[in-house]
Amino acid sequence: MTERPDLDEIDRRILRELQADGRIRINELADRVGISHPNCLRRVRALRSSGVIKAIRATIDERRLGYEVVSFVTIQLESQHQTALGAFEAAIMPLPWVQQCWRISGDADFLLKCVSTGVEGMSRQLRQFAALPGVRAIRSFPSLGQSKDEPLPIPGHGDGAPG
Amino acid sequence: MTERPDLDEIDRRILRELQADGRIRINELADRVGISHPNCLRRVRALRSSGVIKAIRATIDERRLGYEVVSFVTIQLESQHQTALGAFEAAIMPLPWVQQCWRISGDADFLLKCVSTGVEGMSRQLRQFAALPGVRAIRSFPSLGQSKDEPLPIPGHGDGAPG
DNA sequence: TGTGAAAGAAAGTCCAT
DNA sequence: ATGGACTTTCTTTCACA
Repeated sequence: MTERPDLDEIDRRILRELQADGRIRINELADRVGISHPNCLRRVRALRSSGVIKAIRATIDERRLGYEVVSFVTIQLESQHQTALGAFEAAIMPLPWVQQCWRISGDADFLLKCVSTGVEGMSRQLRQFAALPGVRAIRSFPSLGQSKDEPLPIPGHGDGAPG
Repeated sequence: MTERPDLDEIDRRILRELQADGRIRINELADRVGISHPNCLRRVRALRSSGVIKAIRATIDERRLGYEVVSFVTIQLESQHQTALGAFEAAIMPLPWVQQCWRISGDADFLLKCVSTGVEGMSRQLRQFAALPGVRAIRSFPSLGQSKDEPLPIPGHGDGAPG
């Protein structure tokens, strides 16, 4: 929320560690990045309150919770006006099985990540999308599994230039 | 990794809390879910080592790190044989700007989430994908922002049935 | 900023149930 | 599998350099 203009190398190291293990102890973290504990604590707090760190959360195995199907869905609306886009977002907001919604450009207006307990659930969801006002086209991409999930590359050591 | 067949209501509460705040203290967590600290600690460890909790990590604001563009890319290969799919996955594995890769079915074989410092970087990435062997079709969906990002719905109180 | 100290809180261990 | 008591270890703040 607050502004935090420039991150130095220490901050970037902190971010790397926190992406690898969000529950790392402040002491351990301070040792790894090479600063004192109090300073490290201050920096972590600043990074969190400034919004550079959006959140620290557990990610859960969908299947172990009974969600057998993860699917991606692109949605194209009939109109790309703010009101139509906003109305769609408002409509999917209360649906708990829509985990993520991204506004995109290209052949569609939204990309959604959905979870369901089975294929019946998935097709029910697609019908529900189709019933929303202003929806022109729906494309569904059931996931067969995730083959890569890496933290954000953080420039500054040997992480490879981002391009 | 180890098997952990059934989660009880306490476990589900723990998962909810840990999705909301991955750095919550064991004591606080124990209070919230209504069990003792040692028991809570045991459960959290079990959930982590059994793989129900895949990870606890910080998520970082891409823009604050200089990534102005987040884009989704679908890739269709010429062949859907294991060898071709595996080769593609191996090829994108070392690319740090490919943050996620999902195997999908539908009009494409893979859905990628990519980050770059600007539109030039993005088009460079697309050219790089096009140069990979066996790539038939590429579709790019530059993101205009994320409008929803919610934790996995965990059944068991008023979270709404997942369908 | 780093250092060291010191209070307070939490984590981790063991045991009885 | 659980909660209680205990010991050890962290977190957090502060004064000082």
